[in-house]
Amino acid sequence: METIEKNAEMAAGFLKGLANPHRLLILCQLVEEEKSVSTLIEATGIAQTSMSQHLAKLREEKIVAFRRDHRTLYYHICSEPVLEIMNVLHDNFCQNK
Amino acid sequence: METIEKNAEMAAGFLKGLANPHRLLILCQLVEEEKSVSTLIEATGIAQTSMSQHLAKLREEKIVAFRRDHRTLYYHICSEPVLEIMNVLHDNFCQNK
DNA sequence: TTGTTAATTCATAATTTCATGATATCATGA
DNA sequence: TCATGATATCATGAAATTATGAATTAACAA
Repeated sequence: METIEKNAEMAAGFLKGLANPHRLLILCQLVEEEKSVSTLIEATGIAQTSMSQHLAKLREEKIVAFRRDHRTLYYHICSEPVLEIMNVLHDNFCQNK
Repeated sequence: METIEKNAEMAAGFLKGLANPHRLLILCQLVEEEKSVSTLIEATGIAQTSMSQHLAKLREEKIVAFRRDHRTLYYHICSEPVLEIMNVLHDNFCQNK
Protein backbone atom coordinates (compact mmCIF):
# COMPACT_ATOMS: atom_id res chain seq x y z
CA MET A 1 0.00 0.00 0.00
CA GLU A 2 1.17 3.50 -0.80
CA THR A 3 2.44 5.75 1.95
CA ILE A 4 -0.35 8.25 1.47
CA GLU A 5 -2.91 5.50 1.90
CA LYS A 6 -1.29 4.33 5.11
CA ASN A 7 -1.30 7.90 6.38
CA ALA A 8 -4.99 8.18 5.48
CA GLU A 9 -5.72 4.94 7.39
CA MET A 10 -3.95 6.25 10.48
CA ALA A 11 -5.58 9.65 10.35
CA ALA A 12 -9.02 8.13 9.77
CA GLY A 13 -8.56 5.80 12.75
CA PHE A 14 -7.64 8.77 14.87
CA LEU A 15 -10.69 10.74 13.69
CA LYS A 16 -12.98 7.77 14.32
CA GLY A 17 -11.78 7.89 17.90
CA LEU A 18 -13.24 11.38 18.13
CA ALA A 19 -16.28 11.00 15.90
CA ASN A 20 -18.92 10.17 18.50
CA PRO A 21 -21.03 12.60 20.52
CA HIS A 22 -20.43 10.84 23.83
CA ARG A 23 -16.68 10.72 23.31
CA LEU A 24 -16.66 14.43 22.44
CA LEU A 25 -18.55 15.13 25.66
CA ILE A 26 -15.93 13.15 27.59
CA LEU A 27 -13.11 15.04 25.88
CA CYS A 28 -14.79 18.39 26.60
CA GLN A 29 -14.59 17.47 30.28
CA LEU A 30 -10.95 16.43 30.00
CA VAL A 31 -9.87 19.57 28.18
CA GLU A 32 -10.22 21.40 31.49
CA GLU A 33 -8.35 18.95 33.70
CA GLU A 34 -7.91 15.25 34.44
CA LYS A 35 -11.00 13.54 35.87
CA SER A 36 -11.93 10.22 37.44
CA VAL A 37 -14.29 7.83 35.68
CA SER A 38 -17.05 8.42 38.22
CA THR A 39 -16.69 12.18 37.88
CA LEU A 40 -16.98 11.77 34.11
CA ILE A 41 -20.10 9.65 34.54
CA GLU A 42 -21.68 12.24 36.80
CA ALA A 43 -20.74 15.15 34.56
CA THR A 44 -21.96 13.60 31.30
CA GLY A 45 -24.76 11.22 32.31
CA ILE A 46 -23.24 8.43 30.21
CA ALA A 47 -23.94 4.93 31.60
CA GLN A 48 -21.04 3.30 33.40
CA THR A 49 -20.47 0.38 31.00
CA SER A 50 -20.74 2.65 28.01
CA MET A 51 -18.29 5.10 29.60
CA SER A 52 -15.77 2.32 30.08
CA GLN A 53 -16.04 1.27 26.45
CA HIS A 54 -15.67 4.81 25.17
CA LEU A 55 -12.62 5.31 27.36
CA ALA A 56 -11.19 2.04 26.01
CA LYS A 57 -11.64 3.31 22.46
CA LEU A 58 -9.97 6.61 23.34
CA ARG A 59 -7.08 4.70 24.95
CA GLU A 60 -6.67 2.49 21.86
CA GLU A 61 -6.23 5.56 19.69
CA LYS A 62 -3.76 7.03 22.23
CA ILE A 63 -6.09 9.98 22.74
CA VAL A 64 -6.32 9.59 26.52
CA ALA A 65 -4.26 7.92 29.24
CA PHE A 66 -4.86 7.42 32.95
CA ARG A 67 -3.11 7.15 36.26
CA ARG A 68 -4.39 5.15 39.21
CA ASP A 69 -4.76 6.56 42.69
CA HIS A 70 -5.90 3.74 44.95
CA ARG A 71 -9.14 2.45 43.44
CA THR A 72 -9.75 5.50 41.31
CA LEU A 73 -8.56 5.99 37.74
CA TYR A 74 -7.89 9.54 36.59
CA TYR A 75 -8.02 10.10 32.85
CA HIS A 76 -6.38 12.88 30.88
CA ILE A 77 -5.89 13.83 27.24
CA CYS A 78 -2.46 12.73 26.02
CA SER A 79 -2.65 13.79 22.37
CA GLU A 80 -1.64 17.24 21.26
CA PRO A 81 -3.52 17.15 17.91
CA VAL A 82 -6.72 16.33 19.81
CA LEU A 83 -6.44 19.60 21.66
CA GLU A 84 -6.05 21.45 18.37
CA ILE A 85 -9.07 19.71 16.91
CA MET A 86 -11.15 20.36 20.02
CA ASN A 87 -10.36 24.03 19.55
CA VAL A 88 -11.51 23.96 15.93
CA LEU A 89 -14.72 22.19 16.96
CA HIS A 90 -15.35 24.62 19.80
CA ASP A 91 -14.93 27.61 17.53
CA ASN A 92 -17.29 26.16 14.94
CA PHE A 93 -19.96 24.27 16.86
CA CYS A 94 -20.18 25.94 20.27
CA GLN A 95 -20.78 29.55 19.26
CA ASN A 96 -24.24 29.62 20.77
CA LYS A 97 -24.32 33.41 20.95
CA MET B 1 -31.55 17.85 25.08
CA GLU B 2 -28.97 20.21 26.51
CA THR B 3 -27.22 22.63 24.24
CA ILE B 4 -23.84 21.05 24.82
CA GLU B 5 -25.21 17.70 23.73
CA LYS B 6 -26.64 19.17 20.56
CA ASN B 7 -23.29 20.76 19.84
CA ALA B 8 -21.60 17.40 20.41
CA GLU B 9 -24.06 15.75 17.99
CA MET B 10 -23.29 18.30 15.31
CA ALA B 11 -19.55 18.16 15.79
CA ALA B 12 -19.58 14.34 15.80
CA GLY B 13 -21.59 14.28 12.56
CA PHE B 14 -19.06 16.59 11.02
CA LEU B 15 -16.13 14.43 12.19
CA LYS B 16 -17.84 11.28 10.89
CA GLY B 17 -17.89 12.95 7.52
CA LEU B 18 -14.10 13.05 7.66
CA ALA B 19 -13.39 9.81 9.51
CA ASN B 20 -12.82 7.47 6.58
CA PRO B 21 -9.56 6.80 4.73
CA HIS B 22 -11.11 7.15 1.27
CA ARG B 23 -12.80 10.41 2.15
CA LEU B 24 -9.54 11.78 3.53
CA LEU B 25 -7.82 10.82 0.28
CA ILE B 26 -10.51 12.70 -1.63
CA LEU B 27 -10.12 15.76 0.59
CA CYS B 28 -6.32 15.66 0.20
CA GLN B 29 -6.88 16.01 -3.53
CA LEU B 30 -9.34 18.86 -3.06
CA VAL B 31 -7.10 20.81 -0.71
CA GLU B 32 -4.97 21.70 -3.73
CA GLU B 33 -7.77 22.75 -6.07
CA GLU B 34 -11.23 21.80 -7.30
CA LYS B 35 -11.39 18.55 -9.26
CA SER B 36 -13.87 16.64 -11.40
CA VAL B 37 -15.24 13.30 -10.23
CA SER B 38 -13.35 11.40 -12.93
CA THR B 39 -10.11 13.15 -11.99
CA LEU B 40 -10.72 12.17 -8.37
CA ILE B 41 -11.36 8.57 -9.41
CA GLU B 42 -8.15 8.48 -11.42
CA ALA B 43 -6.08 10.13 -8.70
CA THR B 44 -7.31 7.94 -5.84
CA GLY B 45 -8.24 4.63 -7.46
CA ILE B 46 -11.59 4.60 -5.66
CA ALA B 47 -14.37 2.81 -7.60
CA GLN B 48 -16.95 5.03 -9.30
CA THR B 49 -19.97 4.01 -7.25
CA SER B 50 -18.03 4.27 -4.04
CA MET B 51 -16.68 7.70 -5.00
CA SER B 52 -20.21 8.92 -5.66
CA GLN B 53 -21.35 7.75 -2.24
CA HIS B 54 -18.41 9.30 -0.45
CA LEU B 55 -19.02 12.59 -2.23
CA ALA B 56 -22.69 12.39 -1.24
CA LYS B 57 -21.69 11.95 2.39
CA LEU B 58 -19.30 14.91 2.17
CA ARG B 59 -22.09 17.00 0.60
CA GLU B 60 -24.52 16.05 3.36
CA GLU B 61 -22.11 17.33 5.97
CA LYS B 62 -21.54 20.52 3.95
CA ILE B 63 -17.88 19.66 3.63
CA VAL B 64 -17.79 19.86 -0.17
CA ALA B 65 -19.88 21.47 -2.89
CA PHE B 66 -19.74 21.28 -6.67
CA ARG B 67 -20.35 23.27 -9.81
CA ARG B 68 -21.34 21.77 -13.13
CA ASP B 69 -19.56 22.51 -16.40
CA HIS B 70 -21.37 20.72 -19.23
CA ARG B 71 -21.41 17.06 -18.23
CA THR B 72 -18.65 17.36 -15.68
CA LEU B 73 -19.05 18.10 -11.97
CA TYR B 74 -16.21 19.90 -10.26
CA TYR B 75 -16.04 19.44 -6.49
CA HIS B 76 -14.36 21.73 -3.99
CA ILE B 77 -14.05 22.03 -0.21
CA CYS B 78 -16.57 24.52 1.16
CA SER B 79 -15.86 24.21 4.88
CA GLU B 80 -13.25 26.33 6.59
CA PRO B 81 -12.87 24.09 9.69
CA VAL B 82 -12.11 21.15 7.38
CA LEU B 83 -9.08 22.97 6.06
CA GLU B 84 -7.88 23.57 9.61
CA ILE B 85 -8.35 19.91 10.50
CA MET B 86 -6.62 18.76 7.32
CA ASN B 87 -3.65 20.86 8.42
CA VAL B 88 -3.59 19.24 11.86
CA LEU B 89 -3.79 15.79 10.27
CA HIS B 90 -1.07 16.61 7.79
CA ASP B 91 1.28 17.81 10.50
CA ASN B 92 0.67 14.70 12.60
CA PHE B 93 0.23 11.84 10.15
CA CYS B 94 2.16 12.82 7.04
CA GLN B 95 5.58 13.56 8.47
CA ASN B 96 7.24 10.69 6.64
CA LYS B 97 10.69 12.21 6.98
C1' DT C 1 -11.12 -13.70 54.58
C1' DT C 2 -15.17 -11.17 53.28
C1' DG C 3 -17.49 -7.33 51.54
C1' DT C 4 -17.51 -3.16 48.94
C1' DT C 5 -16.26 0.33 45.68
C1' DA C 6 -14.34 1.55 41.14
C1' DA C 7 -13.88 0.19 36.88
C1' DT C 8 -13.22 -3.15 32.99
C1' DT C 9 -14.44 -7.03 30.02
C1' DC C 10 -17.71 -10.15 27.78
C1' DA C 11 -21.84 -11.34 25.13
C1' DT C 12 -25.54 -9.78 22.40
C1' DA C 13 -28.62 -7.25 19.48
C1' DA C 14 -29.83 -3.04 16.93
C1' DT C 15 -28.05 0.28 13.95
C1' DT C 16 -24.78 2.35 10.86
C1' DT C 17 -21.09 2.18 7.52
C1' DC C 18 -19.11 0.65 3.37
C1' DA C 19 -18.23 -1.79 -1.09
C1' DT C 20 -20.31 -3.85 -5.04
C1' DG C 21 -23.26 -4.49 -9.04
C1' DA C 22 -27.30 -2.96 -11.48
C1' DT C 23 -29.98 0.75 -12.92
C1' DA C 24 -31.21 5.55 -13.59
C1' DT C 25 -30.46 10.50 -14.61
C1' DC C 26 -28.64 14.37 -16.93
C1' DA C 27 -26.29 16.96 -20.48
C1' DT C 28 -24.62 16.82 -24.93
C1' DG C 29 -23.38 15.68 -29.73
C1' DA C 30 -24.50 13.13 -34.03
C1' DT D 1 -34.43 11.41 -31.42
C1' DC D 2 -30.72 8.29 -30.20
C1' DA D 3 -26.33 7.05 -28.39
C1' DT D 4 -22.89 8.16 -25.22
C1' DG D 5 -20.25 10.04 -21.38
C1' DA D 6 -20.32 11.56 -16.56
C1' DT D 7 -22.25 10.84 -12.48
C1' DA D 8 -25.81 9.59 -9.05
C1' DT D 9 -29.10 6.39 -6.90
C1' DC D 10 -30.87 1.87 -5.48
C1' DA D 11 -30.47 -2.75 -3.48
C1' DT D 12 -27.82 -5.94 -0.96
C1' DG D 13 -24.66 -8.12 2.17
C1' DA D 14 -20.56 -7.95 5.13
C1' DA D 15 -18.30 -5.56 8.70
C1' DA D 16 -17.99 -1.99 12.27
C1' DT D 17 -20.22 0.78 15.94
C1' DT D 18 -22.92 1.41 19.96
C1' DA D 19 -25.85 0.48 24.09
C1' DT D 20 -27.22 -2.81 27.49
C1' DG D 21 -26.93 -6.39 31.05
C1' DA D 22 -24.12 -9.90 33.27
C1' DA D 23 -19.85 -11.34 34.93
C1' DT D 24 -15.04 -10.17 36.24
C1' DT D 25 -10.95 -7.84 38.17
C1' DA D 26 -8.45 -4.80 41.28
C1' DA D 27 -7.72 -2.21 45.45
C1' DC D 28 -8.84 -1.63 49.82
C1' DA D 29 -11.26 -1.70 54.59
C1' DA D 30 -13.42 -4.32 58.27
